Amino acid sequence: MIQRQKGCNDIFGREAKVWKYIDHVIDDLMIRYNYNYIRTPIFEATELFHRGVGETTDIVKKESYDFEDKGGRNITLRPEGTAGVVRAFIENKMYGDPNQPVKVYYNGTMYRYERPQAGRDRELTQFGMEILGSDDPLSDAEIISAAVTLYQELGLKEIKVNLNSLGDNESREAYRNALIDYFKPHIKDLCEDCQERLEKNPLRILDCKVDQENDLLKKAPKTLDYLNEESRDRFEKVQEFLDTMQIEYTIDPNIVRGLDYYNHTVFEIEAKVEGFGSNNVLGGGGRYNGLVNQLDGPETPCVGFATGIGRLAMAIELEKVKLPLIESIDLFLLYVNEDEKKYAAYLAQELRKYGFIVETEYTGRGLKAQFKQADRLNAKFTCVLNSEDLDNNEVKIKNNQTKEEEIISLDVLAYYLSENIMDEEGGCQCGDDCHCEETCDCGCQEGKECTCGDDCHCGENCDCGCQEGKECTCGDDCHCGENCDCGCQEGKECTCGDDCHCGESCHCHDK
RNA sequence: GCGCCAUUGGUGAAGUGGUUAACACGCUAGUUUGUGGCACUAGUAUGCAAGAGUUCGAUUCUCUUAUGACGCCCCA
Repeated sequence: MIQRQKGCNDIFGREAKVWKYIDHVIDDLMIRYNYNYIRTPIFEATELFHRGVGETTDIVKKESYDFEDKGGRNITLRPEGTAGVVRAFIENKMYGDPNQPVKVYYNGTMYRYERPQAGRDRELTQFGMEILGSDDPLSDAEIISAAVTLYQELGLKEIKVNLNSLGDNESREAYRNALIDYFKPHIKDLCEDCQERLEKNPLRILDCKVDQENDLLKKAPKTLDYLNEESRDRFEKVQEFLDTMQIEYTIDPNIVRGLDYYNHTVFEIEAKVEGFGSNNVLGGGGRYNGLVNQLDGPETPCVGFATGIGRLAMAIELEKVKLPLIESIDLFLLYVNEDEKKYAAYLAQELRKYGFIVETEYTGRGLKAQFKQADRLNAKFTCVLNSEDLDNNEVKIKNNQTKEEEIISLDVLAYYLSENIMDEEGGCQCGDDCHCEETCDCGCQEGKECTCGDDCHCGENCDCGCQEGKECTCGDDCHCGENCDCGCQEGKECTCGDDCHCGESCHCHDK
């Protein structure tokens, strides 16, 4: 069997719906902030990243996907989005557009040759936004506010913005030297990694996990003390704008972004989500005033932000945010014989044109199994197409929630559906596409309130203890409780994982 | 680049150096139910990640590789 490549993922099923939803929220947000979508190539000349990101960084030396194409060109799969956007900005002379600053966003895959671990894959999808051509502290604040708003609109509660300023090049250099001078006499007190960091990247020492409790670190010089007046002034302005926008943040002098091109404002946004592993930073960004010029464009101040969609999706799922995903269909058409099947094909086509979500049978299931399938798909209505009825230009339609059946004329089927489905969603105030209960008070379909008795199959949102919750059916020997389907048996050690709750009501622990 | 643990069916998984690899879920068919959800019956891996080795014999032991999970380094 051919397997997918290491550190790559197939996104499908529910996860894909979540990703699509995130994309939708992003697009909507970006319209309101007036950023235009930009789509740049996934591969670029290797030189772009070498010059843009820095020749000596690990990113370029070890972690990039470099290859030579058949024409002998040196190609690199993009490890991040900013370099490509800046290249496009320069190449298409966007700096000449009277409409300044240029505000763009991207959403696509990035590649880094790394050992996968929690929240880190070789292929990752990032959303990012950039403002090119403004040095105004308001643009820094806008980027941060948009990022925070995105997380909020996705339903994440515990969001923390860590903010810092590296200052301009002068301040940055002064600080770097101060750090080296400070740590050098005490080099023996630092961990091995930090001893190496001292020359290579002294700022990262502040971030060290091993030495975190070391007094040396706590008393180390802070970036902010080394900002020159201009840099300090602009940092304060950024904060003022954030305050005005009511964006909460904390100053964290230890935020040091990895790339050389950052100066002035830098920030990271983390989500406090249980089970997120060691990489809990959702996204980050900052100002990069030197990059455009460094890549042969005109001196252009820029600020940007990027966040990983994968981590975002994971955070949303871990937080159990309720999303307005479409998880039901309007109608399932059942049939038995060939004539009825043809009619199903015809009806499905017609009703889909009207905008209904219609499904029918394709695998030769019997009638009983077709009903099951309709339930699996959460069909709101079912139609058993019956030759006799069809000859009379009639169809039997069943409301799959109320179980009420009606025989209606085929001519009014579409009308009937729209009337009845609209009735359910009649109270919705949040716009046409919403089927949710959480984001509005309309009590519409997705919430699927259970009103039924013993035979209910309505699933997660229901407390009736019915089938979906996977009631234990494993028989006499098992006592592992209602929510467990681990198949464990009394007298044997339970080996099931975190999702199983059999520990409490189950006797599986007696070996 | 380094470390640690893992890899059994569509799913959760049990298990052993030796005839037909538990159990449960799911799925399919059938019986019954006025056309589904309940119940019952039957079916559902030529196979235990791949390759090599040890052995009379390996899914079970050893090695290599691949992948997954987590951590280190590093971080976009």
